[in-house]
Amino acid sequence: MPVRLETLGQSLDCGQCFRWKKLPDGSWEGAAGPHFARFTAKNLDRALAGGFWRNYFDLGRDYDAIRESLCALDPVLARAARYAPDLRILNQDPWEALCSFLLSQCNNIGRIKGLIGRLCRAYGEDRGGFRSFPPPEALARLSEADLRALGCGYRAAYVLDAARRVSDGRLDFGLLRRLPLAEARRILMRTAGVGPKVADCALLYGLHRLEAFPTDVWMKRAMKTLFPGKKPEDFGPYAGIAQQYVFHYSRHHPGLFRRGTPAGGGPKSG
DNA sequence: GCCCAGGGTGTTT
DNA sequence: AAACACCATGGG
Repeated sequence: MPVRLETLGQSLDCGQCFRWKKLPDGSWEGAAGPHFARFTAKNLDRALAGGFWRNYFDLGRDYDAIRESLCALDPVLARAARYAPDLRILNQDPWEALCSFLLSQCNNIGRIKGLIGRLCRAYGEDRGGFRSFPPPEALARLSEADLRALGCGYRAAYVLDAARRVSDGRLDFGLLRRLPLAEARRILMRTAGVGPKVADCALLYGLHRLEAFPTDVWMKRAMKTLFPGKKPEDFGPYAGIAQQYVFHYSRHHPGLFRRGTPAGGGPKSG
């Protein structure tokens, strides 16, 4: 199935990344790592034909087959998967993913987007008209107060420690890629502020370990309400993709959990 | 003012 | 092992 501009938001606005914005004309503008792009109906096919963006959107993988195999596992999962059939797990930069999800804790998606935007504007590298995500070296030389001034709050110390570990080699993503999932997860969790959820986000979104299953407050509610008695392992080697279908579906159907729409919790973009 | 947000850490039962 | 306080910040 070809990628379409109309459904690009299923991947770019489903909670796995924080730097994309849908413009009034339906195009998408944003960045990943050091790369900037604006996708329009006119340039989308050419932009995704090869190189960086083809890999970013994981276009070499057969999501139709994976989705159908997940649909066969559970009827509720099938409903969530068919709600966003064009959703794909992006190949994000591991440092950007780890840093972003350190900032995500006890925070809402709207604020996370704003915070990361300020972080990029303040400390990203100028790539001609926009700023990249700050490389770990750029944050490693800051003080905690610098990051608190942006609104990071208590997460400032976590980001600073992670930046220093990555830039001096104590945390090596190249190594983590080659280790078994459980071992890579344990190593990630040695960094301050990285618990099970943030580690799973780094593994799924940053290292593309598709069996990793991040469980946040939404997923806890969803598992209890929609999949009673089921565990992440029951979703198989593509549990991470199943998780993303369910997270996205849950955010678009907050009434399923008999709560008022939480502050900033809705899927509205901004 | 109160509750919530893609949590984690440290302490107390 | 589970419950709890605490950690900043801003939107509803």
